[in-house]
Amino acid sequence: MGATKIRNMEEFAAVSGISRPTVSKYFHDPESVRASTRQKIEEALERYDYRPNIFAMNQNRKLTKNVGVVVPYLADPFFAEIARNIEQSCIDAGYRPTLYSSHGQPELEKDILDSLRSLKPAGVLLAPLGRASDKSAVESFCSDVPTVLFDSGIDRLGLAFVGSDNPQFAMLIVDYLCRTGEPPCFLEMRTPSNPNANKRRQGYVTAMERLGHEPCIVQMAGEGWDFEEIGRREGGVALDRRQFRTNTVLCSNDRLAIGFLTACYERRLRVGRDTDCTIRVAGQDDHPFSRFTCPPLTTVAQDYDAISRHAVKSLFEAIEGDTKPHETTLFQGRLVMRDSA
Amino acid sequence: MGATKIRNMEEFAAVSGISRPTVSKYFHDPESVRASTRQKIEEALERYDYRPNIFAMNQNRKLTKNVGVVVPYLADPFFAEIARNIEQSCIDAGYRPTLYSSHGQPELEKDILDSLRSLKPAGVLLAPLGRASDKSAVESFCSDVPTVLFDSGIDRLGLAFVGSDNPQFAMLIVDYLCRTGEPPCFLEMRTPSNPNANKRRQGYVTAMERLGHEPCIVQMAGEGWDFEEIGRREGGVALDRRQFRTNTVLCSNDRLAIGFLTACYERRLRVGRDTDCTIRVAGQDDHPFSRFTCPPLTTVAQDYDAISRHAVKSLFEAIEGDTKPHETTLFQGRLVMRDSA
DNA sequence: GCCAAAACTTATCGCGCGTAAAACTTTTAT
DNA sequence: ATAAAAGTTTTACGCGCGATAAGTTTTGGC
Repeated sequence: MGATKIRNMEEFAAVSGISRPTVSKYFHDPESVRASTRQKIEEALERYDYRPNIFAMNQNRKLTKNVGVVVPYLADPFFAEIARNIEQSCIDAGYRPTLYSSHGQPELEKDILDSLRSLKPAGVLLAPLGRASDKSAVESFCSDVPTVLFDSGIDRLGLAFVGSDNPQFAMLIVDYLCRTGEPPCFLEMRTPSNPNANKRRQGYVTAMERLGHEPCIVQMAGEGWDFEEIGRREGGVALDRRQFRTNTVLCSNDRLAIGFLTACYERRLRVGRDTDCTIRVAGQDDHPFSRFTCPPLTTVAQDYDAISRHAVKSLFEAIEGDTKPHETTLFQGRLVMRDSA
Repeated sequence: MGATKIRNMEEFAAVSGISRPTVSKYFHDPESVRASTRQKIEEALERYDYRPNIFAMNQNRKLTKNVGVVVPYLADPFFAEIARNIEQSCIDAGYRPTLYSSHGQPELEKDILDSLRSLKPAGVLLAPLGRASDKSAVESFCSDVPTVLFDSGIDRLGLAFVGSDNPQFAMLIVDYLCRTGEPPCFLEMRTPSNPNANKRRQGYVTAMERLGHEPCIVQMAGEGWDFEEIGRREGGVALDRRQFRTNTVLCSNDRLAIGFLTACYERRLRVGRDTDCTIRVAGQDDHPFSRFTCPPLTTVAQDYDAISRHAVKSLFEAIEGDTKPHETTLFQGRLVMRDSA
């Protein structure tokens, strides 16, 4: 490392023997300068650990390399996992992702979008809160900043939407459950925060009717994002009231199922497919912890990888290329058979 | 909203009838200007939704209002939860937190610290990877940027360290387990990524010896942050090899315990305190999901709230006030009795 | 070797705001 | 009432880099 500290691009240009505009060009795109020039700069870069001032850069650039990633609830490992994938894809594409969580609070989501605006991001990947989102705030944000929605879509907002084919999820597992035992009842929250829940219910109803069974939907009270606790407490209430007409319960998502399993345990109900079991429970999502419940949860896996990859791809295509019409991409679920059903 | 769009502070100062330097001062600290002036500015602020350019601000400020929050593994809800608390405390204190996860990768941790440096943060709250961290990188970062370490400390790096009194955790639950049944064996990873594990082992040994029992430590193979899977697979191996001398297993942390519970389930071992149970299992952390395992996990609760609050407090005191000597603050664990032990 | 294209240099401006000094005005204390 | 203190305005400069125009050098194809 050189003795003298480099304070700005001017000084760095001097020690590397290249003019400042060319150095600037190099940092904008290393391939845009001659090989011999590039080598000189990179040699100097090793001797003096100079890095351009990020604030000065972004002040004048029309397009920063910032990308915002917003998820509704980071304490849910599902979103943590998907955020991880997205972050990595952004870095690989040469962007600087910044992660935000709305923590289930609509006001916070609005604040995040607001502060995101002032970061002049090249684009944003947004998984909205859903029903609770301030729709007009999201709408105006989308019209200002290139935004791809994922997980849960709002109308046809943004450049694109990437998510799961939720009706297919429910239909897939209803088919399986009916094939292997009694038809399932459907357990969900009465006022789900996520619009995907509605599509899953519809998928359930469709599949049941197609198979000639009467749908049985059990709705639980409770608000917010403490799904496990709601599943445990209100699912337990439903058990006590004998609201399930069959011995099989399909939960709207894995987190509810995890709580419901606890409710079953508290009532000493054996869950599973074995003959000594009294109830079967299934979920939807393939939550990272579902593998480790007791019994391990049978569920429908979201394609985390495909969703995050495609969301990032859509965003960058829209940023770098021409504007395409709004496109919705839904990925199929994959049945994951474990012991709970 | 006014008809004309405000492009910069100059224009905003004009429409509010205040000079630009005073407006600048207002945004730096609203209390620093006269009440009548403040009112004028805030009136204008409502008519025209002007916000200072964040890049231009940070370019010249010696101290930005940015705060970096770095956790080792965000897919672990424990860290997601603590990050949430910390973020909120930072916002309340008027700072802009930015969340980063090292995703268990030392190189990524280093990259994050690197890019954090160029953000000129006022301070950083860092939960290092631990054993895997590039110690010299963390050290040089701490000497450049005001940094408070939390969760796991490295030597006496940074302004302060805030965490849990890990030996006390183990001693607390060993006491409880011995009082209510057979003395526990200790289940841990052979090469834990987190240095807290060692302190917990030591606490276990101390407590066992003090109570006149011979410690029994079972170490599992496996690397990385997939604790549940390691607990399930390698814990299962230990069960098959009958490595546990008693019917009670204390896991080094809840995530291992969650996996170990699955291993028990797979072997049809009933876990709990009842007479028909063959094994007791306990964890440490009070992981958000421990309430919902089957059986619910008996554990020692980390004081999330106190840790995050105190870490933030330490950082801001150090930033805003005088420099104090390095201070280590450890919070006590709280016994959470559930059904697993 | 010639010549045009490509790459580079030099020079200069602008971005939006922080900051400082000096002169001025308002508030507070005596 | 008067002095002192505190707050405000004016003026001016600087931060580090993006961007551009005009002039110079290098490159590569013939």
